[in-house]
Amino acid sequence: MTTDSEPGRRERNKQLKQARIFQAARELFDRRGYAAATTQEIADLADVASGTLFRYATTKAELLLMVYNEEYRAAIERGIHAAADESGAERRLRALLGPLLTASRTNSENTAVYQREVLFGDPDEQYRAAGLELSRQLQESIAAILLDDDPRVPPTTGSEVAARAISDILHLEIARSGLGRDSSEDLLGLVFAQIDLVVIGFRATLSATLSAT
Amino acid sequence: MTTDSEPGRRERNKQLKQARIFQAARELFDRRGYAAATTQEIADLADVASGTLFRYATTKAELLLMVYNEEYRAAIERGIHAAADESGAERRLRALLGPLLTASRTNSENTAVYQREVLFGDPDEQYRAAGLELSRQLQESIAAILLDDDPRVPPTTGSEVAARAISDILHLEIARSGLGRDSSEDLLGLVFAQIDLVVIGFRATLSATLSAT
DNA sequence: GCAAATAACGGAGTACACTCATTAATGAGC
DNA sequence: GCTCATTAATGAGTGTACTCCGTTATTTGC
Repeated sequence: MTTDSEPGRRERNKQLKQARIFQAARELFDRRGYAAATTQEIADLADVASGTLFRYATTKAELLLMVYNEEYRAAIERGIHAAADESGAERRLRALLGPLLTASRTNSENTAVYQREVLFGDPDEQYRAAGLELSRQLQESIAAILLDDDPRVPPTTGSEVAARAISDILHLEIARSGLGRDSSEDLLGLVFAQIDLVVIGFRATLSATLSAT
Repeated sequence: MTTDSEPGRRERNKQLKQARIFQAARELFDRRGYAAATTQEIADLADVASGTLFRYATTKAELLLMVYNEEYRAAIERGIHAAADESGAERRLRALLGPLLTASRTNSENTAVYQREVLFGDPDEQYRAAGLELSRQLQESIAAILLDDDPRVPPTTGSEVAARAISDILHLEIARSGLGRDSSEDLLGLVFAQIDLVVIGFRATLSATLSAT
């Protein structure tokens, strides 16, 4: 009886293993990149059998999502806080997305794979679902900023449409920058040039709708 | 001497094999879907050894791109023609993209894999390069429509930025619809709602730029 | 404490995309 | 037509993600 309601040895062991696997995956993906790191190596480093590894993550891709969800969750949270201190949709969006875009520039290969897997993998797998939830949250924050922007706000005026467009642009441009296409490599400029268009379009649409009633 | 400049037996045999492989890949991808079709089956149906298959397409994904590039090339061509008969950016874009979006609704799994592979695979592989070229062409057509739209046209006014945003939206929304997310399933409506925002944003930006000078 | 039930582990086994050393076919020079 | 160089075809082999089921550890009921 160390302290109160014990989780039981079994549960504790599971959590320890989970932690070891997380660390091992992070380490090897960072050091050698997603493709080069084998699940066997990760299992070895985590000191579990390969079969065990797959009880904690159903797929190699799930391991990557497990690791990077944490990075991105943190980046998005920072962005949400930063956005709260700004005003004007453009400035707030820059504050919101800045941390995420910065985080996306480290370890380009893994960034691209992350996007690929979140977008295209089985959405029922645990960590992929978590990644999608992050994306959904971000999209909501974007929609909120768009609505806030205009004081004449009648809620639900297609802000979700604009937010979705922005989210799509984000996902793909981050992926492309990770893949090393785009000679220029000015991810920030490229992304915001596109986003601003959507924002302006949203505003114009909103004005038109309002003056029509 | 059947007729003029013979291609030689070797070349003819290669083309025959290429054709058999194309057919076999098409057939099996259509019948069983990308994931379920094995390269061995395709090789068998094409009546070549598995090793030979990979001399004609370096990758299983390349086989898919090989097949579907043709579908999409045709759809885009139809779209370009249809757009020529319309006026107004919104109408022309609907005409341009309609055939592509319609084609994307058959065989959803393969559609999603196609998008995944064009976007994320090695751009130096033969058929992927061809797929990217198609996407680039479509993007150009979009940019051209945007510029044409406004008679006060000073060329190169960020129409590429808008076209790129639209292209990103297209790629992702087509992919998502192939993946069967989005309960609604109104691909056309979803896509054009987003595209129209970008178009309006582009116009507004253009007007602002023009009146500033 | 012991037995039975349940959950987690392990690691050999499987499936499948892709490779590579060997063999066969083709065409050029004579 | 024969020889030789070049190119293509072959299929057994390889690497790796993932599975499966017998074994082991933990918990529960008595």
